[in-house]
This record gives sequence, structure tokens and C-alpha cells, in this order.
Amino acid sequence: MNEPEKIKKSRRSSGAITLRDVAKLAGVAPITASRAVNTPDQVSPEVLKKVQDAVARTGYVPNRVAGGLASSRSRLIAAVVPSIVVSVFVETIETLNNTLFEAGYQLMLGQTGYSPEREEALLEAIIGRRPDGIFLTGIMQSSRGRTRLLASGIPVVETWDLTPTPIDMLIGFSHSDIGREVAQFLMAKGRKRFALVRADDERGIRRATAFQNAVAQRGFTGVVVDNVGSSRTLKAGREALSRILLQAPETDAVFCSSDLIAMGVLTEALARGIAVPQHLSIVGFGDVPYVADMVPALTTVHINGSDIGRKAADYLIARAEGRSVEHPIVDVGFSIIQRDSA
Amino acid sequence: MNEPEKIKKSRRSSGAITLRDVAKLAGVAPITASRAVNTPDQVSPEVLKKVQDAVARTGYVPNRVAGGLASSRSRLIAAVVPSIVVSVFVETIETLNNTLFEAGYQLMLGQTGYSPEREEALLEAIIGRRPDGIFLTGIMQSSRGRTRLLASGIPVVETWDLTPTPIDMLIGFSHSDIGREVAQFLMAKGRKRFALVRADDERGIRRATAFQNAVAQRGFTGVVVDNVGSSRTLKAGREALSRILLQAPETDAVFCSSDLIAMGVLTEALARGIAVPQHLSIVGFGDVPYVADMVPALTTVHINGSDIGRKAADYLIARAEGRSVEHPIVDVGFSIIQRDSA
DNA sequence: GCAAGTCATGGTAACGCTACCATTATAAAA
DNA sequence: TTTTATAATGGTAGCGTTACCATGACTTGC
Repeated sequence: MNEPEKIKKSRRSSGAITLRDVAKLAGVAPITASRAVNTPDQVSPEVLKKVQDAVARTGYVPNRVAGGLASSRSRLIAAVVPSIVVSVFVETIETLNNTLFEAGYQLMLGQTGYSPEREEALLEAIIGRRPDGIFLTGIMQSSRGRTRLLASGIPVVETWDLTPTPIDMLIGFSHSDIGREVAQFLMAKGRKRFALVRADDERGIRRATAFQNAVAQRGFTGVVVDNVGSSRTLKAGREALSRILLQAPETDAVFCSSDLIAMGVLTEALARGIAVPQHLSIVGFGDVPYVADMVPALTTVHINGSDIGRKAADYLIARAEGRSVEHPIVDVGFSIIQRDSA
Repeated sequence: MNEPEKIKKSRRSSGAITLRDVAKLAGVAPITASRAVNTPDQVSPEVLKKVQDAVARTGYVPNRVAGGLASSRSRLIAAVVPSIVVSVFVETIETLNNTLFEAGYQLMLGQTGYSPEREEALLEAIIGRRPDGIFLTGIMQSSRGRTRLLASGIPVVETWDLTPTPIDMLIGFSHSDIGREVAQFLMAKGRKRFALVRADDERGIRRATAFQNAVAQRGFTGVVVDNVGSSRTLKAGREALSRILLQAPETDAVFCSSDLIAMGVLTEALARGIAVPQHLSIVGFGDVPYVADMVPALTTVHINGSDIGRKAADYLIARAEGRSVEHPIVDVGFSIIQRDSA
């Protein structure tokens, strides 16, 4: 009356093919199969072939979750972005992702929506996944966030800004330099009555402040500042110019916090028959691909977003693999691309 | 000469705080601490408090990798996108990500760059992470890919297209319907000499073909088809119109494969002094936010990308949590938004 | 011909968590 | 009171890998 000795299949197993199955089929130990899969030059050609056959026959896909737990290397990099609909970040994320993928890493994406609470929750979720690296858009402002990140021991790259005290690594550029140089650029063109369109964003505010200081130094005051809040649309730009002209009809130069806003300002100006750049200079920020080919082509501040993404990926990968990074703080700079709108 | 009995700290431990540490500090068993963290209403108030205190004091962050392995629920959803610089997908991804995050899931992003080999590799990487769900942009065309996905047993949503035989779930719309309806729309406006600008993309080709069939049915032939290859830029649109006009100067309507291309066509038309829409009708595809506020505002095909993202998230979450989805195939439709360019 | 080194393979024990089952205390039902 | 249900807690055994160490076969050097 003995029950047939069954292989005691665990009740928990997902039933999927595991390394053990492959090893059994290939007639080797699991650890050998693991080596055949991950470090093929550590096994003999015969074993390699047997294991590869078994993999092909079973359709085995290694479980990286288990591997990550065992090796404390998740091969996962997390990226924190305010929002991907803000196109200026998209190129960076795209290049970051591609570079990581080429090196065998996956990207986990988190969006803060410019909200601090959201950022906090996101950080918790990210750290819980034990990624091998964290990419941050901007500088981590909250000290709580800094502390957590530091405590986690995970390599971090902050980007898109400069600070003397990064958490770890930093790839960015100076927003106040941008504000100042754009002001100088516009003054060199003989502009005198300035306006700024900015969104509710810390970095944009810094560009605006530097801009104001630079023009004030040369005796220009009364810079009109228009705040479009959290909207970053063409429409917001149109409305912004309308408000600006109401307040200061003589305005002859507008520096915008993004290209899309600048496109809106440009659109509104053209719709009103204001000659650009003769009567109004417009400068954007970001140099998203299409603004070069508009009519008139937009003068804007170019940021090499791809470069930031690629460097960030390289740095993070280096650190994930135990190598150290020579110059962990990099200023990638910016350039003012003069086209037809200013 | 006895060495002091040390706690035999494993050589592999990352040294980070674990649930065991928290449990010890709180004076409960690890499993109880686990419950206090994950299912707080399963423990007594006193235990809950003790554990919460211990968590706060240690700064413990649960290791979701280990949790995922133990429970075979990774709380990770993977998304496959051709490219995020193609702005038409961005809104979907943004909403997908936000909806997932709210429900406690993370998004893993993969880009194929419209390359089949890349897609293949991506699939392998994704399945290896054992996500709780997979979001696909478009239909999985390759039968190898379909097989793998099916074999993995992971819930899948295909999107952005329609097919009678999805892998699993589907949220999309009909590209041939779009081609046909845009053709009808343009013919109703009295247009007679048509051109199409399309990229190297399977869905765009289907829209184009349906467009051609629809106009042919009413006796219009000689539709000029311009292929911009893999470029999806404003510049490509400008160049496309130049080529089209060279070949067929009388062209009075252009249907473009994307809004950005349409903007290029529009820009080129205006630069040449061609009156839009009097002499040339232009229709885009995607309805990205800014085309509504351009001058002239772009007539385009609107796809509710947010809706797709949200529905996909809901479906995937439902399946991840063992619930079944009532109507796993949804046609979200589209609408032609008539503005000023056609 | 033997010590010392290299190579290929395997055994064992984690990694940090949760599923499953067992146990005890407490309340409700009979 | 005894039985039965319910709530709170704990013990044990994995989840599917890889790190670490051990073993035996085979080289190499002198």
C-alpha cells in the first residue's frame, strides 16, 4: 500500500525551467551549468556544448532575480526623471538606456512629476530594488533624500546641474552661467527691454535670477518675469507673451525656460505680426531637435543630453563593476546656438 | 587563548540591514516583522508599533529582490517601446508608469529602436527579470517572440494596433481605418491630388495602404508616396514636401505618418508661400500637445495615449494580482481633429 | 620523480525574503 | 464545560541563483 515515491515537487515552485533542470539534462552539476551560461570560458568545450543544447531544448531563461539576490548585483539601474513628456530629458534617457542595455543592464524608470512626496516614495521603491546604480535628474535637494541615498551605498549620478557637494558623481552644467551668458548675448545685440518666461522649477529660477543680475549690472532693470507654473506647453508660451506685452508692450527680448515655451512665444509673436527677430528676440532652452528647422529657426541654449546620458551610464557601469571613476564631477557645459529668432 | 565567540557574520552579506535585524530589535520573529511591514492588520497593535519603531531606527528598506524571489511576484512591469524620442509614445509611457507606481509597481523600460535583433535581446533580458507583466508597443510580429512570451506565462498587453490573434491582451486601434477615414476626410474637402509621407514602420505602411485603396476606389490614382526612412524629424518633413512637389507640383493634400513630419511639411509649405489649407491640406498623426496651438493649427489624428497607458496598467495589475480581465481586447479608436491645416 | 601550480568540476551554504503549516491563546458557540 | 472557530505568532523550508571552498586530474619545472 506504499505510495509510489514521487519526486517531492515543492508546492511553491513556479513550474518554470530552472538551472537545475538544465544541469540535469546536460548531466552536470548546477554550478557547472551556471558557469557554462555566464562564464563560458571556464568550462570545457564538451560541457559547454551539452549545456547550450540543454538550454536550447528547454528554452531556459536565467532568472536574474535569483541571480541578483545571490550575487548582490542586480544589473538594474534606476533613473529618476521629473517627467518624460518634458522632451528635454528624453534624449538623455534614451541614450542612458541604450548604453546600459548594450552593457547588459536594464533601466528602471521613475517619475517624480516635480513632486517632493512622490520623489520620496520613489526613492524608497528604488532602494528596495537594490539597483546597481541610480541616475538622478538634477541635484537631490532634500537632505532626507541625500541621507537615504548615502546610507544605501548605491552609486549615484546627479545630472543636469552643478553643485560643489554632490552625493557621489555629477554630470552637469551651470544654470546661472546660462542665465548670465544669454543676458550678455542679448545685450550684445542691443536689446534693452527684457522679459523672462519661467516655470515652477528650481533650475529655471536660477537661470532667471542670473539673467536678471547680469542685466541689472549693466543698468537694465524692470525685467518682466512671467511664471507659467507647471505647464510647459506651446499654449502656455503664447499666453505668456500676451501677458508680457500687456505689461510691457516695448519688450524686445524674451528668454524662455524651454524650447516649447519659446515656440509658443514665437507663434504668438508671428500671429500678432511682430517681426522676429527685428522687433523681438526670442531665446529658448534645450535645443530639442525640431527647433532648428522651424521658420524662423529658434535661437536656443544647447545641452548635449545624449552626452550626459552616455557619460552617466559609463560612470554607473564602472562603479557597478567595482572600477573607480577618475573624475566624478564633470561640467559638460552648454552653448548658445544662434539661429534666426535672436 | 580562546577567541571571543563572534557572531559568524557571513562573508557574503552585504552588511545592509535586513528584516532579521529589525525583527531582533523589535523582539519578534522575522516572519512577524514581515507581516508588520507588509500586512499590518495581521499583527497586534503593540507588535506593529515595536516593528515600526525598529524600522525607523534602523532605516530598514525591504529588499524587494529577495521578496520577489520568495513570492514569485516581482512587482515589476516591463515596457517595450520603439523609442521614447518618438513623442507619440511618451504620453502612454508616462501614464502607464504613473498608474503602475500608484499601485506599487515599478516600470522597467526597454527600447527596440525599431530593430528586430534588439527586440529579441530585449525580450530575453525582460523575461529573465520575471516581471509581473509586459507592455508591448505594437503587436509582436515575430513568431519566435510570440512563442517565448507565451511560454513565459507572463501577462502581456499589446497596444497601439489591432489583431484578431493577440498573445494575451490588446488595447489598440485600427491603422487601416485611420488611413481610410483620413482619405475620406480629404476627399470630402474636394482634394484630388494626394501625397503620403511615411516612415519605415509597419503601422504607418498600413495606414498608407488603406489611404491609397480608399482614394483609388473613388478613381483617384497617382498618389505620391514619400518614404523618409527612419527619420522622424521636422527636417525630414520639409525635405519630403520638397521632393513631393518636384514630382507632383499640383499636390493638394498630404497625409503624414507623424505630427512632427507634418509640422515639417507645414513649415516648408509656408516657407514656399503655399497657402495652407487653401492650396494644400496637411494632416498629421498623433496629436502631440503642441500642434493644437501652432499657426495654422494642425489637423491631425488623435490617439488617446494616456487612455492606452492607463488601461494597460489596469489590465496588467489585475492579472498580476490574479484577477481576470473581462474584455481583454479593446479598440480605443481614434478621431480626426479638424483644425486649420486641412 | 615529486612538489607546486593550473584547470575543470562539484558540494554546500548562503542571498533576504515569504509560503505553508503548526502552535498557542482567546473568543464564540453548543 | 467542551467544542469549534479565530487571531496572533512562530518554525521550517524553500524561491533559483552564485560565492566560496574542496577535490581530483593533469601540467610544469627542476
